Amino acid sequence: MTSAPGSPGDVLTLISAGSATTRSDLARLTGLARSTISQRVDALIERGLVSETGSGESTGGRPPRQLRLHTADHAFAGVDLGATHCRIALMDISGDVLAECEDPLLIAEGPETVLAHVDERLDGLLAEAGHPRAALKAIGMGVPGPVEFATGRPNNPPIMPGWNDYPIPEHFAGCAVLVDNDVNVMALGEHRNAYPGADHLLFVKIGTGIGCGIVAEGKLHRGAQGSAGDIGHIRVSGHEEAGCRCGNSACLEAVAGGAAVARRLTELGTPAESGAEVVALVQAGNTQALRLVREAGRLIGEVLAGLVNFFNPEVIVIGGALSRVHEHLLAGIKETVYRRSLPLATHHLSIVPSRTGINAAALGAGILAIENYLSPENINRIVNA
Amino acid sequence: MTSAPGSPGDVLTLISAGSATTRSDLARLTGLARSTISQRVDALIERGLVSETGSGESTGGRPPRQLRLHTADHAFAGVDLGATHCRIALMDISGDVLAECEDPLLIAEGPETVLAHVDERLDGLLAEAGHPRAALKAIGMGVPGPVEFATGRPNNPPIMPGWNDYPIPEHFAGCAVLVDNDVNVMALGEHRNAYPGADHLLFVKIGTGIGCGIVAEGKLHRGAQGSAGDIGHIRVSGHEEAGCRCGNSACLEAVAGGAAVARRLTELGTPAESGAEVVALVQAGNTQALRLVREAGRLIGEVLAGLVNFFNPEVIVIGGALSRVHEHLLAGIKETVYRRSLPLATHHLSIVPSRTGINAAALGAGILAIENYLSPENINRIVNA
DNA sequence: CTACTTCCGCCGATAATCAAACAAAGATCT
DNA sequence: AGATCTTTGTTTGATTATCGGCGGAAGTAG
Repeated sequence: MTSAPGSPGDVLTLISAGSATTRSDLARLTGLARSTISQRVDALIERGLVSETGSGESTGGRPPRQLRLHTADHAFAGVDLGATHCRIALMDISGDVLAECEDPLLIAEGPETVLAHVDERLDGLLAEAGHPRAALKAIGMGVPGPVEFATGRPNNPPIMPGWNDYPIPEHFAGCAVLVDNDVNVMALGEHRNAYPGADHLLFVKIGTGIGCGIVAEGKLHRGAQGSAGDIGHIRVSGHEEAGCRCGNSACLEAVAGGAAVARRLTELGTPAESGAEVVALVQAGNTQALRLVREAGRLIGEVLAGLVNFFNPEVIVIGGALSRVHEHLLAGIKETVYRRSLPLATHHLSIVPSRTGINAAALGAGILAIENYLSPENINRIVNA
Repeated sequence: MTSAPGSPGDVLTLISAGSATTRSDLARLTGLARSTISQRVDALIERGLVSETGSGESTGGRPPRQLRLHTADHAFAGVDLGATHCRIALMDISGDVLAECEDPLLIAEGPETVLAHVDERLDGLLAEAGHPRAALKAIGMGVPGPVEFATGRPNNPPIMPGWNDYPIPEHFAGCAVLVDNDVNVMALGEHRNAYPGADHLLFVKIGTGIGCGIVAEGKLHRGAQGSAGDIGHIRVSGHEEAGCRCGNSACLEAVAGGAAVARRLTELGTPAESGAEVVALVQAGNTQALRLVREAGRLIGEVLAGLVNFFNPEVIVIGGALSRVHEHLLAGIKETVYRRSLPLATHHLSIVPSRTGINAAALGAGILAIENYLSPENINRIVNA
């Protein structure tokens, strides 16, 4: 055959995606002979990548043996490094969480300190899950700043002093390390877990700052310099007075980020220090906080309306700290987007709160690691070794 | 081998892209044995897809025989339908223009009339180039409105009365027809002709309206509903008074499009009816027109600055009627983009005028047709037939 | 003119894939 | 319950694709 989509890696991809759970499925989907598929599957089983899990339902004949990813013997880590925290999820190859942990950790302490902490926690989680260190096949990591994805080096990150150009993967020997911006891994996690069928998705994180992860054709769009999605410094109209830390004025982040809302609330007589405190006030029923959050939603919506026209996504997911009061935030966002975007683009557009919640980044980072390990090229390499 | 990138279609893709011009090149690039490559190339030659064109330079031994796409026996058409014109380029398989034509033609006359006209012109061009009708393998078409690309049906196009949901491909029997938005095909043409190495490119067309074609990872991004790139209705700050035909106000198109500039110029006492007249005034040295064009550039730049932060392109190409005075337009655009976008995103960003000029759309449409024909799947189908 | 290099086609050996026969395991019919 | 049917999975010999080496072709370098 010519464009045969049937290498061992492709077979495993189909199993992994859930598109095929039996040998017959695989034969049908790939167009290869049943015997060839059996041989491929045997190779994958021998390598410990696939296992048989009993029989399925008969459809009138012999019941097929079910195939699944072999969850033992492999472990993957998703690491979420924030400005002040570190969350790690240890996952098996199918993406289920085996163990997780969360600590306060200042990223400003620099790469050596922080990564040593991560390493220690990884050992703990592996022990907890009963895996030897060698079982850890890949690590995904989300960091709060721009990263050159190909090399895993932070690229002039504003809030990660000491990390610029630091080669993070070299800190972990013997296992692949994928480093990306935190919003990107959140977008990936949300897409894979909640909207796997959507071709184009935006994940908007509204915390202290505002960022956006872009999934185009099912893959992360990182842009030419890996800085795509940095929507926090897009200009919004009518707020020329708001100065931003980036040096410009009227940036989205400077008028609708968690810090900005807290500041405006303070100016109006209700003291608030951070986005978290704003959330608490809203949850306590403070109408002024509520009004400001809704107004922030409108401003974010103004920017998103433009991006909807430009990018035409299928789903926009709202996440981050402020999304914990998403009813009010979403109301403002939707109101503006549906008013300012073109009908063709909004007709099938969903704007929804994040489903993966607080662990979005760690889970997404783990998925990044798993998908890298399960890529056809890597699997073919393993099987042929 | 396992993930063998070496089907006949892939081999042809390498030849077509200019990545390989000899059998040795192909063997090196694909990793296949020289004998296998020879066999593949023979099959392609036999099918009339590739031809040998003399010997190349020797590097110390026998000189390699050069391989090229076989330009005879195949013809492709790129059709550019505008509101009031029809341009067609007849191209060979390598993208060279064999014949072209241009007529005034009102798209509002409806699909039957317009497509009959196209068909007639196609016969004329084929005759001019000495090709039988059967040589026409595929037609690419750019139209001034949104299109459902998969089916070639216009999707509620505002300025194409009678075309909504009309199945354009069915009008041309026996040959593949690819229909897309005009800005998309312009972006494709500019990318392939002038910036083939750029991963991410935006083509901004500034005419009566304003639109944008998006190339992401070398491929057109059309969005969920095929409406991506519709940036003409993104809001710009400080122009709430400007009403737009879309029903909103302060749309980019309503303040910086060719029609808008002409209107403002008229208000200032210099009568102008269209973008073309504005261009003429600028070229004649009218300082008021010049100032307004530059101001339009600033407004466009404001929107583009946001898109640069979001999408992080490598190249932004400015085309369309108003770009004929691109010095002034570009000055305004660059000024604002470099001021309002993040340094990381602008560091390696080029903002340049279109190189393909008036024929951008027809050429891009032809490339769309050729690439569809040269897709590995299609070539494998042909070779295995 | 003679070595040396590179390119290319031929050909037997090797490896991948297939199709068909066969065995297994359950459903269905009588 | 037993025979038959249906679907799954394995085995096997045949077919096909690919490889790697050999030799001729067509140049360069000394």
